[in-house]
Amino acid sequence: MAAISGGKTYHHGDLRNALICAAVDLATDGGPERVVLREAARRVGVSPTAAYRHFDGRGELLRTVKLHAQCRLADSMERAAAGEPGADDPALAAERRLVALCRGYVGFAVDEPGLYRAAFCVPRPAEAEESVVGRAAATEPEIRAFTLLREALEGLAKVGVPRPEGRTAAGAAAWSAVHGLSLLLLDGPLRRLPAQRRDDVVESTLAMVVSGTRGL
Amino acid sequence: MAAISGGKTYHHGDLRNALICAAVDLATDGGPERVVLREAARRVGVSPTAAYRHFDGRGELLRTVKLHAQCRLADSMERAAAGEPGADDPALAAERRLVALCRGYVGFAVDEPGLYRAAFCVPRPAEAEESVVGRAAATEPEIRAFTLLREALEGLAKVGVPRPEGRTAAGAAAWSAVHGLSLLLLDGPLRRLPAQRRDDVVESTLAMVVSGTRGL
DNA sequence: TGCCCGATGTTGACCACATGAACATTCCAG
DNA sequence: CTGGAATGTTCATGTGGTCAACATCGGGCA
Repeated sequence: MAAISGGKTYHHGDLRNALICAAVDLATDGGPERVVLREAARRVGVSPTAAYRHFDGRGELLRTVKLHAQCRLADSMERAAAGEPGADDPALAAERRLVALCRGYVGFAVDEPGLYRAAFCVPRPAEAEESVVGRAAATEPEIRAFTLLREALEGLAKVGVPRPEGRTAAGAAAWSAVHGLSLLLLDGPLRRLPAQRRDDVVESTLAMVVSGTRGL
Repeated sequence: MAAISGGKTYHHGDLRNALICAAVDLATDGGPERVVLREAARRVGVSPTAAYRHFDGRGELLRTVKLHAQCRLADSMERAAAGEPGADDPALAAERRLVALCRGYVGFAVDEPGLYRAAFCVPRPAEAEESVVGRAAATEPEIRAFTLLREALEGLAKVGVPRPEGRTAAGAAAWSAVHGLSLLLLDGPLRRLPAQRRDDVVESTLAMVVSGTRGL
């Protein structure tokens, strides 16, 4: 139960969640590298080591933030796609959906750079392995953002556009484009692009995606 | 003059360079976050603070490594393009060159993940501004990798493929695709892809780029 | 020739973090 | 009620970045 009373008790009551929120805040303005255990604890008003009762360490806290960020990204994509008007031509509708999803993707990256970077931050050294070494590498759940793109491309496929063999590859290609574009816009050389030109670049890239995945 | 003699003297003689090499080594296996001032100094056999005689701090050391990595990336692209056979049809030749450059790009990312990540690492907080605030933001030299892609696309344009207006945008789009692909392959969900499938994805993405930038 | 200053390194110190061990406080099930 | 499991706290250690004060070297000028 969430602590309603303001009175501080020895036991926080919902520390894990509170820490996650604080960590998400940190990531939101500052990206994954600013997700610092001590700072999160400080913000929640608790000693640094308290976090270890709920997380394996900074690594796990960060991984949690990462998951959260991935969800938010997918949400943004779905929101963008939901706002898209349908079309009589199913092929056109499918194409529009794909473009809308991509726009939602890049839009999220631009609006929430910190979270976006967190969504793709790379696990620290050696902490990459979570379970037993001998076991098959834990099959991580497919990121929803990718699922959305893939399904959109399958939607196009049903209408006969891309050939089935290349569908997954087409998804990866489309994802590559929006992901790369996002990062170039955030940290890369397209960073300082004025908003006008930025939109141009985004549109060009989306055009490349729709026309370029046609033949796959 | 490089210190030939093994005898350690109080003055190193070429510390700046030695530190850069050590830092590059660190980045090479471990990425930018492992570029640690103290460790670099340790490897060179010098006290940590000695580095401050040659660099503003870790930030500048890292920035130097970043530049180095960008050069290596461009080198890889040029090497790949150089190995490409010409073609009678100039349009075909131009297209081949573009694809070769892209292959060189992704190839470098896959072969040298640490360096590749270093080439695009984002400057730390607040250290982003190097000079006076009032001055126009220092116009960074265009990254050679991008120049190569842009020129390749201009090569295609001369042959009449993309329309001139979109040329820069086309370059950005192409770059986005290879950059995103590289990162997805390195850290992202395409990380554990078997080599076979990886090549498929690369080829699909390149196909998307060449066919998708045609209309820009 | 010899000395002095500036460039280059070194020591020591401080602060922020991650993390582990040992100890304290609660809370709840039996 | 009461004792152990949960949950926090304090203390301690190790790594890294960075600064100030001090040491050393090497070359140019009197």
